[in-house]
Amino acid sequence: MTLEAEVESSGGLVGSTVGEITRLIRDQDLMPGDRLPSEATLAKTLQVSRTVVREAFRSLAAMRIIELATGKRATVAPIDHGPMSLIIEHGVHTDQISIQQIYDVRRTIERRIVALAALRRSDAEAAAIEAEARAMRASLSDTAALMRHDLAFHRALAHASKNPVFGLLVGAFQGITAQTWPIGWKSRTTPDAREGMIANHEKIAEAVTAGDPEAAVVAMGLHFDESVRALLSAGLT
Amino acid sequence: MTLEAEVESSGGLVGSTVGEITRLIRDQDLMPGDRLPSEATLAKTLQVSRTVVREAFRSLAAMRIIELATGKRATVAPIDHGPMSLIIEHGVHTDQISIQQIYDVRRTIERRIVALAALRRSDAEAAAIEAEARAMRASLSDTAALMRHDLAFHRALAHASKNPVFGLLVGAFQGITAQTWPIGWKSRTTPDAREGMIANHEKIAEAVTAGDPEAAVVAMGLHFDESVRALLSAGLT
DNA sequence: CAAGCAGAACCTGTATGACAGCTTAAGTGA
DNA sequence: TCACTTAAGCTGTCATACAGGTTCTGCTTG
Repeated sequence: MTLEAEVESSGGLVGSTVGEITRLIRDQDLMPGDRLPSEATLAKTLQVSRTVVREAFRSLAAMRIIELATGKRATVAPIDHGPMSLIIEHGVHTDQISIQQIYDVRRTIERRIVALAALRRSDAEAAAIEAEARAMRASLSDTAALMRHDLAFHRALAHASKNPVFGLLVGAFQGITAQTWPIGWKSRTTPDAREGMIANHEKIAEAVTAGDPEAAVVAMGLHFDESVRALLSAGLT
Repeated sequence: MTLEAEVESSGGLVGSTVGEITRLIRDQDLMPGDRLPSEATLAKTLQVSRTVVREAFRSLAAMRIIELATGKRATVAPIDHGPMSLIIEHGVHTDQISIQQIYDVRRTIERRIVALAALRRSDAEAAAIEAEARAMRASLSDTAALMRHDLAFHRALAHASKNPVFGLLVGAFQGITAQTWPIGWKSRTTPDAREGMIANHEKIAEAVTAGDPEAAVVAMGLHFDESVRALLSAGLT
């Protein structure tokens, strides 16, 4: 059975209504921002109660396939990493995924991202990446700000890769990363360790700005090696 | 604003109820299979109507964070790639993601997967991988079966990598892959091209069985190079 | 005639009540 | 003690109601 068929058949009326709505989006080639029929219209068309249509809408809204807003009609949504982030956080909190496994995947993905970024970045993107690295150094004493700039640094790289799927995945991992980042930071007890972590980011930024994918990949690899070491030394499995 | 806070605050009562329920899962350390309070109980506890609780449940069920079933209480769900698959399919159908971009990400991920699989596979897993490769050759004339075994081959590799996040991502991409696979197959018009595609899979399987990560990575890279070539020659952007 | 404004029509968010059908737990009887 | 029956609990769907936000229409005014 295909995935869609599974979703459609299971869950009864709501599930099949979800299928009908997604089919409607696809068949009519609706693009992000386009409006869907009203709940009442769909209820009449599909011969179900408004309750069922609403629950189907909620399901699609949870995956950010559509967007809901009071008074307005539902619209097709631009792709968003929010739901993926929640799914992964759930996997970690229920011990189905370990932080180390997350980092191995991130390392794999971000090494590719940084290579693409080095090849494709615009000057403005290079500047944005460097700016985040500088902001990190400037925030050495403000942990919260430091983390924010660290995350933004990686997002900026993903953006410069010009492949939105990488942006999606980086975003998907940032939810759980934000929850574990302080652990790694606390485990870097010496000024040297903390300085080195900042320096790693600067090296990555330099390589991207220089348009040197090999150097960028190496620097990103070292960055993750160091990060995993820090997390392990903090006792994370 | 954090991701969770965003989800909680937006969407009004339902959004905040989703937040309350996820907090409940986390605070009580509920594991997959554990039962949640009934809709009525939650409605009373959180001081909202059953309608709101139901819509919150639907939202969580859409992300497969919980599972719903008639008559039974909602349970915490094991992590599943279904929602991610739908999200990505939506991104492709609305022209926010191209197939080529998907393949670049898959290539990146699966080259790592195959390296891990070569290092970590059990004998049973190696046998399963080889079996799918053989099944592909046996299905040369049955396109549907051939595709099924191709997808299963890649799932088996992800499983052998012993990192569930890779399994999650491979699953997330298989929905859209299944929809575009026939395009690539049709573009392989000569028997040689089709034979070569099968042979690529066999080479990957051999390297994994031999425990040779370098050879496995190279073979997987060639497989994706060839696949992307096939898709491009079919006119896919 | 154009621009802005007011009101009507439409739409969503939430609540309540009802009932069918399924599941679980309690209790009963052998 | 165990199997069975029954009652209680739970979910799925429907209908209805209404508050409050949005959109469109048409009118008023400059």
